[in-house]
Amino acid sequence: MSAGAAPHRLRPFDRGALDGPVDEVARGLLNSVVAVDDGRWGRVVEVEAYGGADDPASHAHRGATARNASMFASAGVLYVYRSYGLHWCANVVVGARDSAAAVLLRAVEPLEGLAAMHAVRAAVRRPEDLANGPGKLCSALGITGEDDGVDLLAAGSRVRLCSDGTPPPERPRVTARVGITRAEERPWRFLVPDSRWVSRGRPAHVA
DNA sequence: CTATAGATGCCCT
DNA sequence: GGGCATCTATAGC
Repeated sequence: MSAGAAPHRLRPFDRGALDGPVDEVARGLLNSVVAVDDGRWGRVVEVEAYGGADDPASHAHRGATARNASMFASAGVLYVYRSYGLHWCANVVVGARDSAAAVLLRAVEPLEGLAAMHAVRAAVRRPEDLANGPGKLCSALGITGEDDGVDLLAAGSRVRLCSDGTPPPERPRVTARVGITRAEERPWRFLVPDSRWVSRGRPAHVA
């Protein structure tokens, strides 16, 4: 397939569906499609909601910094940050400008460009392990800090948020968020039920 | 299969 | 200096 043009089966994600309470928007992002301009796409099967100042687990909880600046942009912007000094993680900014809410993309089911994904993740054998975690997702799709701040709904963007017509699941699986130590009680992780492309979730050492 | 250590950059106290 | 919205290799069962 040719690089550059959006595949005609995909249409831009509805910008209006990015407005509203961040947990509800997050549910609606399940089964959407993330498409990179070089032919790599994947279906979103796992997300987490992060609020703004009101969410102690959010990067925006203590206000704007150089790292989280794009969280304060308008809905549809991509927020990419470096995690643990090593990995990139990608979020869709949602809600009103300056509300600083975002939805972390935690796992995708690879749909196109599998060869390129395997090439960049050479140690991976099973395709299920290509993008079943937020850092792996960015690695597989080639999303980096260079993509921070782009408009995911603009036709010319290198990374785009699309729909192929698949609706979100009516009853997503809901759990607590992974890898946080504050506001752990919020049930803000959402998964496509029975998908085998999701992350392994919370580490086993919960104590 | 589970458990653990270590890599590493940026923001906070 | 400590704490992370993580992942991988390695060791053990």
